[in-house]
Amino acid sequence: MTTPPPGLRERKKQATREALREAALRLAVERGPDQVRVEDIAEAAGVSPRTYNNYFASREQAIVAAVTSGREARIATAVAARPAGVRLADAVTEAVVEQYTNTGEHEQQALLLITTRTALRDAFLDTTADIEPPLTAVIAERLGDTGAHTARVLAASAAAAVRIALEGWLRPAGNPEAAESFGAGGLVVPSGSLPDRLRAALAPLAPAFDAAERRTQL
Amino acid sequence: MTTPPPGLRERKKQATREALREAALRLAVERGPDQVRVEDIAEAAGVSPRTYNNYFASREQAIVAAVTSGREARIATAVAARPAGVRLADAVTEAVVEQYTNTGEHEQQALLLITTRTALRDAFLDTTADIEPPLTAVIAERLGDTGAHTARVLAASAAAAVRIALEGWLRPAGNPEAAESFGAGGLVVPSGSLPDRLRAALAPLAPAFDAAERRTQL
DNA sequence: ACGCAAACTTGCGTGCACGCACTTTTACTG
DNA sequence: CAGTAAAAGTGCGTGCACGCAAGTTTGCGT
Repeated sequence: MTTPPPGLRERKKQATREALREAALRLAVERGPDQVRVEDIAEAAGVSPRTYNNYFASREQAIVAAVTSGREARIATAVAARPAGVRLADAVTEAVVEQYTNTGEHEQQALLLITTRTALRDAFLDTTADIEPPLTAVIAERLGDTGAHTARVLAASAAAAVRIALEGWLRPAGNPEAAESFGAGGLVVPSGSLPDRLRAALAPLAPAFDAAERRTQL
Repeated sequence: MTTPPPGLRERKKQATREALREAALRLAVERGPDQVRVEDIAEAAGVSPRTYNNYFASREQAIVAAVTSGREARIATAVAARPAGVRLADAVTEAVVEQYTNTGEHEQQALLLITTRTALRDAFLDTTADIEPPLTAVIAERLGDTGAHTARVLAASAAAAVRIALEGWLRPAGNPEAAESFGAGGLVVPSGSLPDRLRAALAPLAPAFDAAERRTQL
């Protein structure tokens, strides 16, 4: 495709980005997330605070990015890698599960941190939106040009489902927020590991994926 | 259900909320959206700036709320109002179309304003998330307790679809952003009125709604 | 009618996001 | 090997979001 050579400019940019991510995470772990100002992160990475905001739009994004960096691209690649024979719904589901189960030591620690602050939790959940564009691209590829529109909707729905799964997963056990939205029947199933939750959240969308896929094969 | 009498406290709160909304919209129309500070809105509504932020989390929300206020509730009610015989997918789609076609004079003017600033546009698009909880509730009601989980995913997906429809709809014609995400085949259909776009965006989800609905009828 | 507890408002202080104008660095061309 | 244009970094200034710790109002029980 389009990878001439990456050029010094781009490499420096990525280096700065990574420096900011790592500095943010390290400082947050060391002192606790509330004792880290943007100024500190910028200084630790050797750039000005203003430059920090050229890379990340909020204080939380850098910390969260240390966990989620590149996940969107990996999910898209994983979907594209599945043989064309398998159901699109399965390809997407498994790609998602696979990438979110990527539990490196670094990430486990960071996730623990993230659960402790709602601002971080929210920033983390917002990253699910990042998977939408690449997902749209790979889905569109399978559906053909007529399904470009559909691809967009399916990708957004999948992203929404993932968000829901994550939301439930990293909900701290302690809060009595579960019985909030329903008047009477409080028989909800609170359980499940992350892969289970992801699969369960994506399952209801499978018929939509199937229908879209079927439409292209006619 | 639960409407004892609303009480003075609550009525005052709503009054303040509405005062802020109206003040925000009026000032934005009068002077242009960039010439309105939170301080101005608060003053015009007779509260402190700090109180403004107890009601709205951003400067844009008040302006946008002047257009979207109560839409979530109306959509939910509209869905619940459809006879139990019609397809759930249709009920949701028509309820959404109905409520977004609510084109009062006030709103038309405000929408025009909103398109002129991306910050406003984004805030407006973010309000689609508000329909998710009420939609979850009415869908869950139709699906029964076993489908609570599914209801959540379907509601979120519908909200995402609506967002996509709106995004495309109020995209200013002038920007060459359309050919961005696709490498080669730039044959996209740019067209459509808002109801068309909404229906088109929700259509791919219909199979998922059908499947969920079918599952409860077994 | 009284008084208390909970809810709402407000002022203050802090850190943050970002537009703008300017300097420094990188890339490309003759 | 310039010279130049584009891009990234930076300092400054402004308005904003929000925690906190008062003050003020509303609701309710007795």
